[in-house]
Amino acid sequence: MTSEFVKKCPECGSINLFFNREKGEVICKDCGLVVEEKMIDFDQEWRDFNGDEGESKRRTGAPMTYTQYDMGLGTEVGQKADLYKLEGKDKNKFFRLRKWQYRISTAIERNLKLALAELKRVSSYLKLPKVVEEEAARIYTLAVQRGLVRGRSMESVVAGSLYAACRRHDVPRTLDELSDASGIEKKEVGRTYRFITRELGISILPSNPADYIARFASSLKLTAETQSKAIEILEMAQKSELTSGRGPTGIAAAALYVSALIHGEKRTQREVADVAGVTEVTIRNRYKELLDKLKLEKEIKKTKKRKKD
DNA sequence: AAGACGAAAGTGGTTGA
DNA sequence: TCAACAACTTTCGTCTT
Repeated sequence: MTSEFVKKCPECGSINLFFNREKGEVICKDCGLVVEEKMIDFDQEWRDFNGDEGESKRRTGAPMTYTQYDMGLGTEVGQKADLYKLEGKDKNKFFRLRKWQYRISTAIERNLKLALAELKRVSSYLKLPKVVEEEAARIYTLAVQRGLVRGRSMESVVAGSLYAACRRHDVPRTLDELSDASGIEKKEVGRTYRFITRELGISILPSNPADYIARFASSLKLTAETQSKAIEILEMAQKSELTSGRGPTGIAAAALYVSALIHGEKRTQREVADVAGVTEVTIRNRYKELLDKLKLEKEIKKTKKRKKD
C-alpha cells in the first residue's frame, strides 16, 4: 500500500534502521544506506489537505507525500525556483494551495507544537528511549497531515502514536501504562492506535510475550536465572501453540510465575498480576495450561523438596 | 489469615453472515 | 449492521498452606 514506513533496508534487508531527526533521514545502521530522506522536518509547518477538493492532491496513501514536499509546498510556498517549473493550470493550483497553506499552517503548527510537547511529557514519564519518541513524533505528524486528529483529542492521538511506536520498536508498554501516563482511557488509546495504524498502513507484528519478561521480572526483583527460565518456558509454550490468540501479557506473567516457583523465588499470583496488568484469574488459566502441556510439575516438586532439606 | 483455586456472570472487541 | 464468539475481568465461595 504505502511505502512511507520502510521496515527493511532495501539494500541489505536489515531492520536496523536509524532515524535522524535533524536531517530527516532514515539510515540503515548496517550498510549505511540512506533509506529515506527529506521525510519530515519537525520544525516546519505542514499544510492540511482538508480544503482541497475534486482532483486535489489529497493524500490517500499513495507515496506522493515527499514528492509534494519537494515541490516546495511546505512552509515556504512560493520560491521562485519552483515557479519556473509550473505553467497554466499548475500555476493556478500552486497559488490555490499556497493560499490554503498560508491559512491553515498556523493552526497546524500550533497543534504540532502542543502535541509534541505532550508527547515528550508522556514519553519521559514512561522512560521511553529516544528512538521510540522520535518514531512516535513521526507517526503523529503523519496523522496530523492526514487529518486523522479531527474528531479525536490530540492527547489520544499522541498516546496512540506512542503506543504504536513502542510496538514497532519492541519495547512494549501495556495499554494500561499508556493510559496511565497520558490520562486517556485505555479503550480510547487502543481505538486510536488501531485507527491510525490502519490509516497510515503501519504494520505491526503481534507483540511477543518475551519482550515483557525483562521489565516484569525487574519489577518483581527476580533473578536473571528466573528470567531466562521464563523465556525458555515461553519458547516451549509457543511450540505447543499455547500463545496464539492470548494476551501476551498474561502469558508472560504466567511464565514468570512458574519460573519463579521453579527457582524457589515464589511470588504471589497477586504480585505478578499487578505488575503485568492482568488479573490473577488470567494468570491461573495460563499457568494451568502451561502445567498441562509442558510437564513442569516435576520441576516445581523438585524445588519444593529441596526446600525441605 | 493469606493465598490459591475455580465457577459464573459481565465486558469490550472481533468476525462473519 | 447485528449476532455469535473468544479472551479477559470481576466477584465470590471454597480449599490449602
